[in-house]
Amino acid sequence: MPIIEPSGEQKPAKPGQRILDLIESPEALVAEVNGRLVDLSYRLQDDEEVRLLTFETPQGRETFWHTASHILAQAVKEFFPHAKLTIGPPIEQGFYYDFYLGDQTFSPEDLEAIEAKAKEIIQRDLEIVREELPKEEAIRLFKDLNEPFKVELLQEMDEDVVSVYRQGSFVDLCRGPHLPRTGYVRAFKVLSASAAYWRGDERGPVLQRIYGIAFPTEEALEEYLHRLEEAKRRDHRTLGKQLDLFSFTPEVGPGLVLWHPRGALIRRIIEDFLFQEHLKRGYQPVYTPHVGRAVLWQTSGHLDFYRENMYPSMELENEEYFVKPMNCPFHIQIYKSKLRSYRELPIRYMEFGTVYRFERSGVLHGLTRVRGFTQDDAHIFATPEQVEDEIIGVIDLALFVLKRFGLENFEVFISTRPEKYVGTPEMWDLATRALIQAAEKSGLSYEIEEGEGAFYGPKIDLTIRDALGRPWQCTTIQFDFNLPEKFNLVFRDSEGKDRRPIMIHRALIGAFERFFGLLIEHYAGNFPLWLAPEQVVVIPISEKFLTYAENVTQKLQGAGFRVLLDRRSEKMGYKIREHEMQKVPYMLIVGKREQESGTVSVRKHGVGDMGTMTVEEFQSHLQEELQSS
RNA sequence: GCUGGCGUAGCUCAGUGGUAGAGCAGGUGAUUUGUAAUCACCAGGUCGGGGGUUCGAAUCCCUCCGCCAGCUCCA
Repeated sequence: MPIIEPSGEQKPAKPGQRILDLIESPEALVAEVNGRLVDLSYRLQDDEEVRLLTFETPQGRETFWHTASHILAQAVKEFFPHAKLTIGPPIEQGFYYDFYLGDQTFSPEDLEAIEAKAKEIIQRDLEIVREELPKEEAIRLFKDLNEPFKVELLQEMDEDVVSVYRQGSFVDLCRGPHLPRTGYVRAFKVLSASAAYWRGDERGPVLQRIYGIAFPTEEALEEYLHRLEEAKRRDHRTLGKQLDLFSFTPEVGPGLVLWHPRGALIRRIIEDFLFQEHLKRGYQPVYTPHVGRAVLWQTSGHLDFYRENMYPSMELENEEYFVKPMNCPFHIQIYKSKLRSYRELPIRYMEFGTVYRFERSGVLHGLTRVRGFTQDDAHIFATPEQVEDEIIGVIDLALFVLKRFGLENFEVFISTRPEKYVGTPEMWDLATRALIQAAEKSGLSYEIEEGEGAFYGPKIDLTIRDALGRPWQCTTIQFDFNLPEKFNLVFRDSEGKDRRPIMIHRALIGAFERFFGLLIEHYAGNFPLWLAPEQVVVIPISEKFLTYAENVTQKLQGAGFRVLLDRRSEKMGYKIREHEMQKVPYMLIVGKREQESGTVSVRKHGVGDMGTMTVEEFQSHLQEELQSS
């Protein structure tokens, strides 16, 4: 029964020994014994297989951060003895701990003091001890400690025996496992504080949450903070201002985007690209209004199920109208405009449809969560037999489109039937099978989210990972068994009978606003040549070369490139700096030498001087770059 | 919506009860430039809006609006 160190070295072990006493490596944080996570202080029994886990493993990190959250809690209790403990789990990046403080909150100074105290607790290098005790005894313990939230948690547990962890005078109800000593945490930082609700319930007590991060080395913390800086540098809200892409104004209203010329141009390029690809694949463009009568939304069910997300009604000539939160009812009206034959199916209506949804003020966020946005929406009406091929087609198009933007890392989720649903189980099975089949045939690995589908149909979502590995929810393909029923959609089949078509909602990039936000951060504002609002800036060294510069500019413009001539009487270095900061892909510097030899001096953004070439050579260089992207 | 923080020139920010500031951007003029900032001058503000306290408010209090972090929500 050997123990294998993270270094690969094997150590003999006997029953009754503590894992901690057998290993030398300080990297081991926690152990997996016969598939169960245990503290390193665990005493071995017969025939147990031990795997040591380091910070490089998810379990190791979770344990590490979980212990860090206990250290945080201890620090808070030492400063604020009246603070009530609630829960403090590890999260994807770090950990948090929620405290009940009554009306009190943590000030920035409090947080600094708490962080200092936490570091002190780490210095004390306290032993962390696991203790198991009967539930009733634990309840008494936490009652004595005046920790009502812990008591509440305990009372709801089914287990007869529970565990607590002690470090110094601090004790917390916890399943564990934990690190052996507080000193294992070498780098510790309090990140932020905010409010949270007890058990996530808005009506429940308001808790104060402190977020933190911790690492086994100072270097890892530095690196993490550096990554945060990088993410901040890429923030689309900052870059949107710097690059003059879009804005919001209080006068127009929160969550309502103003696309400035440079942003609008990029959007238009994306629209054109999407439009052409959709045409190639048999989609038919349609246009529909922004408002519709109440009866439409009554029939669709939106007034019953979605009203709190809709802008309020407008009244005109005694008729109620609503601004559309979705495009589907309109596309359905077009479908219904005449009797449909099975020969026409599948019908694929596409529209860059602008919708308005009332989002609670606190959830708005830059371009990623807005109140008015334009979806690359389409609705497919198909026979049950066609459904699988249609889904495959949509996935194929989605992957093709996303790849064009350099997005190739996805997570795929298939959401299945919830408890409350419309349609028949047979329809759900057919649709869910089609989604699974299509995902498999498309070579996608996926996760099933049991019961997470909307009441009207199962769906498949793609979560995109950007260049920094952050997730974005964009693509969604969604069955709808509800609306065809509500609007009584039919097609005439080959036997002359009316049958119900299956309806599929789908959006690939989701919404232009959110996708633009994603792209800005993904590219860090350095748009590839095909998307850049200005592809080339021509910089004459002095006014003497303006005519030649105009020549060059016109030639490139004539070839279809987006070119700007910087005629200002500034020094070349000044102009270069400015256009570098505006992240223009190419600058052409022209002066005496270039004029005489009929060339341009090429400077590539982020790279620098590429030497001189003729305008024709530069053009083919651009062409090549466009082709390869 | 909730909790906390914030709101000063187009932008980034300084100013904590006593005469509203800086840098950049903008305008005008000079300069004619060789790979990331030429110089001078000028203009620019109901200090987010409203109300209050005070001899006096950017500064303190109330309220509304907006932004930020998080929670909740995300048909």
